Amino acid sequence: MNDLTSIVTGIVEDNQVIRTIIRDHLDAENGIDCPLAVESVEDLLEWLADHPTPDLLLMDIQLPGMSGIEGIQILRKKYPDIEIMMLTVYHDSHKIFHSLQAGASGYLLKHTSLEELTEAVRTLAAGGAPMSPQIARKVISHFSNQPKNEKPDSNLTSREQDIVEGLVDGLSYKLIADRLDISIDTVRAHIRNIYKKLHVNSKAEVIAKSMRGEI
Amino acid sequence: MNDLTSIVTGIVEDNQVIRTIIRDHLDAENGIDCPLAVESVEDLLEWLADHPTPDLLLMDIQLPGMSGIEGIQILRKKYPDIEIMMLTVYHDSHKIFHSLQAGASGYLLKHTSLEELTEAVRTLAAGGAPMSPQIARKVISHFSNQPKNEKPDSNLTSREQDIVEGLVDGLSYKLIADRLDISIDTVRAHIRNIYKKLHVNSKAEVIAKSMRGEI
DNA sequence: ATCTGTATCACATGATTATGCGATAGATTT
DNA sequence: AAATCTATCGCATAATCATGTGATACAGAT
Repeated sequence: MNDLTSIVTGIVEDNQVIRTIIRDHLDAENGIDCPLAVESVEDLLEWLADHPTPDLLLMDIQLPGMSGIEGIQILRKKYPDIEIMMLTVYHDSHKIFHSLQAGASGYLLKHTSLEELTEAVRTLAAGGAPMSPQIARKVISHFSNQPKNEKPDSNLTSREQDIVEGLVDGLSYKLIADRLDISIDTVRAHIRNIYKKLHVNSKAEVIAKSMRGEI
Repeated sequence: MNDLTSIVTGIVEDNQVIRTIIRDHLDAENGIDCPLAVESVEDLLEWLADHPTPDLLLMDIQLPGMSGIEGIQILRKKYPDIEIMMLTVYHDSHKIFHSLQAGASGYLLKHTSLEELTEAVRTLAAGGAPMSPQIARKVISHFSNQPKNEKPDSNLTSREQDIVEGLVDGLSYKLIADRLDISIDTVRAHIRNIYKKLHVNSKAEVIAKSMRGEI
């Protein structure tokens, strides 16, 4: 974020009316600036070349010239810090899936109200992923079909695996204790047992083993 | 849905206080019934055996006996029409993914307000997938295999990479110093720089990052 | 009925790690 | 020539970790 008070956004949308309405609305909003409103990815790249990089972009999929999805891929490489939110009429799984895979962090439908849009901008800036529940449902359903990765039988109990997860997430004993709502001494006790079972004697080894899929 | 006016829900949660609060709140809500509130998957299955099937279930992950995730898998087979929403303290990716893969359609954190919970129940009953934006973000980032195919772009010097190798091998500072034939204080100095460059502050995070291919 | 494993907690101590504030010296860039 | 980056080293201190030696409680297995 460019400063502590303003989220700098941009919009890429070929419909001039929609573009202007959204831009004006965001610009009027407290803590949101929208200095960028263009009708194509090409224009966007030109603009980015000699302006400060915005925090996030609203982008249509269907655009004159390069498509929004192609645009995402280019942006991810050249400006990896820009958050991208799709704002489109398409609600089919393929478009959603490709957008997210390309690197979009949010997906809204155009019938979203301006208030919800503002909310989504703030959510995205805060590290969330704005999505309507219907979109979320489609995303999730893709998930459940995915092949499940088999786990090589670990002799670890499920509680011990909770601990290992905490370690892999880089947490201290204290934070693991907080997460699991147990005392730090209990965490120690579990870790001692884990070390015995895995024949290691440091967090580092457990993490490495775990990430190699050996747990 | 059992009739046109009421969403029939159930809750599986081992903490009696939380269970009762949520159950009472939902039950008091217009258009929502919550006749089912048990503390384990085992009790749930027993209840389901001689009661009408509810529309949706709120379920904890950490439960006495069978875990919530195991519970989902069983429910999906025996009662495929029940929508399942996880309600848990865990916000780590593993738990989220396993839940969704097992067949949950929503994932909320326990700090969610009762109002939001009610809203989520309605959303789920309407075919949506309730998820907090932070959870959504994790789901989405799992989707995007963007960071994989790109160059890791390690800003680390080759000496710093030597150090990282040592860390990944589970070595202590002392052993890394021995291996590289430098003093332990030099190891410290390098590690300090590595932490700055990677924006982390523990061995554990460096190892995890490295093994994820992000270095 | 006893044993074994799991999960929980406590106290203690030495080892290791994280971090701050230095410093020197060569190589590269500007 | 000055500035920057890299690699090296030192000292100090607080936090975290590894480990030992306990204990209680419950559940399942023998």
